[in-house]
Amino acid sequence: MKLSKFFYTTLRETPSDATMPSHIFLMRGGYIKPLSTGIYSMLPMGFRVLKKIEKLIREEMIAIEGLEVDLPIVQTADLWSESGRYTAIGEELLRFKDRNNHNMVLAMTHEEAMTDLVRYVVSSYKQLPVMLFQFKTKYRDEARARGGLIRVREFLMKDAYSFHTSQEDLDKHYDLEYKAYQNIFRKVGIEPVVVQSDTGIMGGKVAHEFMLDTPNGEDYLIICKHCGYQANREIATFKRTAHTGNADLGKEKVATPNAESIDAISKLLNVEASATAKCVFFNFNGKLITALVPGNLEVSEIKLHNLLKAKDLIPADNESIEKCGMVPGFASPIGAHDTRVIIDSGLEDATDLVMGANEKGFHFKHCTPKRDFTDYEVADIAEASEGCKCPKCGKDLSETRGIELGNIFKLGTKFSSSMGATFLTPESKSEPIIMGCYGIGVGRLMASVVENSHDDFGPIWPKSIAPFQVEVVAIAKDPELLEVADKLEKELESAGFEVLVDDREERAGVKFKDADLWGIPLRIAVGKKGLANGQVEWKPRISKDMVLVNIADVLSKVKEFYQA
RNA sequence: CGGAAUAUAGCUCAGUCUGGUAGAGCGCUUGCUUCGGGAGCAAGAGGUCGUGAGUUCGAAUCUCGCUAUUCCGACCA
Repeated sequence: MKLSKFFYTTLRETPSDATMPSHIFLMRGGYIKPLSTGIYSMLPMGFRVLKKIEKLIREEMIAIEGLEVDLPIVQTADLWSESGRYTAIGEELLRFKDRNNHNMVLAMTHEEAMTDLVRYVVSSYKQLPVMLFQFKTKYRDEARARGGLIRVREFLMKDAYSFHTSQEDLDKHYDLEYKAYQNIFRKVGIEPVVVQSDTGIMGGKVAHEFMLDTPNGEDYLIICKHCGYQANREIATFKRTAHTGNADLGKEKVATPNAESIDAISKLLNVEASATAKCVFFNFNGKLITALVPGNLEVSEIKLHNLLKAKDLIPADNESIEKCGMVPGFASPIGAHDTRVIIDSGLEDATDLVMGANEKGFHFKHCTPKRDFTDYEVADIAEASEGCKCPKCGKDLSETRGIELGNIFKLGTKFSSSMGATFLTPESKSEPIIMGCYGIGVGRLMASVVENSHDDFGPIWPKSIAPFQVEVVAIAKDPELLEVADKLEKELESAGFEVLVDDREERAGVKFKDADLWGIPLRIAVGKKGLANGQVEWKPRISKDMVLVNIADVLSKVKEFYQA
């Protein structure tokens, strides 16, 4: 491919709205072009990378006996009502009406459509197991798109769904998917951090997320460097050490004017934050939820959400807190009424705590939940953070950030039960199909590779997914140089390599800068000096320096380069 | 959905406070000179200053509404 015939653009300056390296370089290199918030066009350079990633993923899916299909993105509301998600999902699901006034949606994922397809085809255990996958555009009406391709509204996703007759069979396939994912990410140079994750509104029991460990990530991960425990902060657990003091002291009211925060109260009374209890309130189904965690920790809304099986969990207003006998800023369950009290397991055996006296300007000292609380539940509702103790080995946990590259879920029968996707067992018994689902965001992976592999000048694409394999740069418009470049192009292309030839009338500096932005693994520069000796310049994108090689040796060296 | 900011040439931005005929650099076109890491000179093309109202003799500039975009947070199969 001659650059003079290619459709491309490069930007000399960083677009003002780009902050992450992947966003900057994908824009500057002319891979993508924004059309609206979180909606991007792919230029040929970007499309080539995307297709390479797609091919690589497809190979791994086929290797575990996946069958490729293609399902619609425009779907009926009826289909989504069958699973209950038409109402369960919020505004992220884009709804609209067609000309016949039918309620329609743009698919944000394809569990319903896949389940519908499988119930149409499958009736017997003899037809199972089966795994179907596709590469398909999804639309999610994200509240906030960000970071170039990292979080977008419209995006290409590989989504796979497996269907089984037993949990054991699902478990077996799940492991295969797990390994296939490892292969995929390693092939693009990423060593993923695999964490246990929240199953959210997907239902199901077990789920893992494959994350890229990066400071630019939007998810928070809790990892144990000692034993390997890894979980998304949303669901990460940790070992509690309950605060204990003199359990014999009776509770004592003390004046604490203006000390409405944990910080203020611990300073005023000279106690550790962990020796206090933090009260957080939510409205759920018309009732007030009082959540209590050790003062040094935060309430995990996701954990609480899952515990209550809540669709909506709304922070409570002061009025409803007061109605239940508590005073915001000085609140505790002591003396409260008409509220469901949930205390974190870290408080269960705690003694001698400071907490609100439900009277403005006063706290109680020496509180002990087991003695002073009347009606309460104990649960894991505190959010894990840096320095908490590992639930497995008890050592310090660390916190890091990650970008979610892909996830795998054991769905179970959530969709098959609600949608009537059943099969007959050998005993002629009708049972719901057991399902799993497995996703990878293709565009996000493309951006993540850049996050993971770039220098100050541009992306450094792994050989597996680079837009081209070799870039031949003719340094000057000298016809003799162009002729050599053309010859190299033909020679390499006929050997099956993808070659980009920079035949523009540009100065060397411009061509080299652009080459860096395109990040092609191998750059071969044809210059006057080298040519005099029958040589060209050989420079892998990852190395700083170039070496001279004989023109006659180029093909064999390229072959060697791509075999290594 | 809360908080903040921005919107002027293809890109990056100045001009707005203090109202008076639209600016720079880069990019683009043409010519000459250069030619190994984003060259120089010269001549050009290119903008209803996001949008709608208002104030004013006069609005990119002041006022109000709207829209779009970005950042922080909430949300996120």
